[in-house]
Amino acid sequence: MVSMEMEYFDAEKIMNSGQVFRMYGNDDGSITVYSGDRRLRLVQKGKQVDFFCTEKEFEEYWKHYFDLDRDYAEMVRTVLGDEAGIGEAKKGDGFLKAACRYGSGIRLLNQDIWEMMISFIISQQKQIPSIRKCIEALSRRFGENKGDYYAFPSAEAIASAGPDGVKGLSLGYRERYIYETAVAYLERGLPDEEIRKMSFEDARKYFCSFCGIGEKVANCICLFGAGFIDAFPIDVHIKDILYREYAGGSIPEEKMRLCDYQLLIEENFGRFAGFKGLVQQWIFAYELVRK
DNA sequence: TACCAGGATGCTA
DNA sequence: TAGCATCATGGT
Repeated sequence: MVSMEMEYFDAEKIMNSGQVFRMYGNDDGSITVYSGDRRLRLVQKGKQVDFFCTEKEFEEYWKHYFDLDRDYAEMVRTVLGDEAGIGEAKKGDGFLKAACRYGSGIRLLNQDIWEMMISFIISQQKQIPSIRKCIEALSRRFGENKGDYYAFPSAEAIASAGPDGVKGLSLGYRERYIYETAVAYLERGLPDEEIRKMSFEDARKYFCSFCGIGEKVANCICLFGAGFIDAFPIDVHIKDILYREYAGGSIPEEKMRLCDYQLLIEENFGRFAGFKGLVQQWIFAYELVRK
């Protein structure tokens, strides 16, 4: 077991932040997280966090997974400021400050990139509980049996089952995307470490070259798997927030285009270059609990 | 019943 | 290049 005292770490909020779909609360208050073919149980009481794994496994995988080497205190301070409240958030931006206070324990996870590709292909036009169910079902069918749980399926397992292999899992029109991406990943998929060394732009282009991955999904993979924490996925919730909190009613909502939302992001969050994606995650998670 | 969900694709003008 | 219809399925 590895025990740590941590500021800016809230396992429950990470679990419910919409970036991870295989993280579950247990009846005893502990939390279990699955990533690729690994599994970890952890217990958090206040700042005290116990990770139930060997020190070797923690150092090799979970420490980076939870992004523990990054200084989150500095990013929170930049937005909230000191105790006098003089932060970089625009004067009057109560929404951002409230979102930051709510989400300051959220970490941007460095998840398995292949798992992120398939998970966020599934995520399109689906609600989060439904995404979880689909990923569970996919893992049960194609994932390696690890005794009392299933690993996330490999590209080989999905591709070798053929185009009809993914039927019957409530995936709908995403079936073709998943199968074709699995086949393409076998042919030209790159190791995670190679992708993490790319520029943000190159990584986005690489992800968008797979069937079923567009700008939004590519940004999610970049942010939640590849460590590009300036990525800013724009989904329906983010559009709602941007229009309601920042557009000032200048344009009717149905006239808003993607470039209008991008402009709002630049105007209101551009000065947080270096961790814009964390700001995105704060406001997204805050919006989820307010609804 | 009608509408919506952490959207992407392919066709049309 | 931009705008639009279409794509399954489950949940509210």
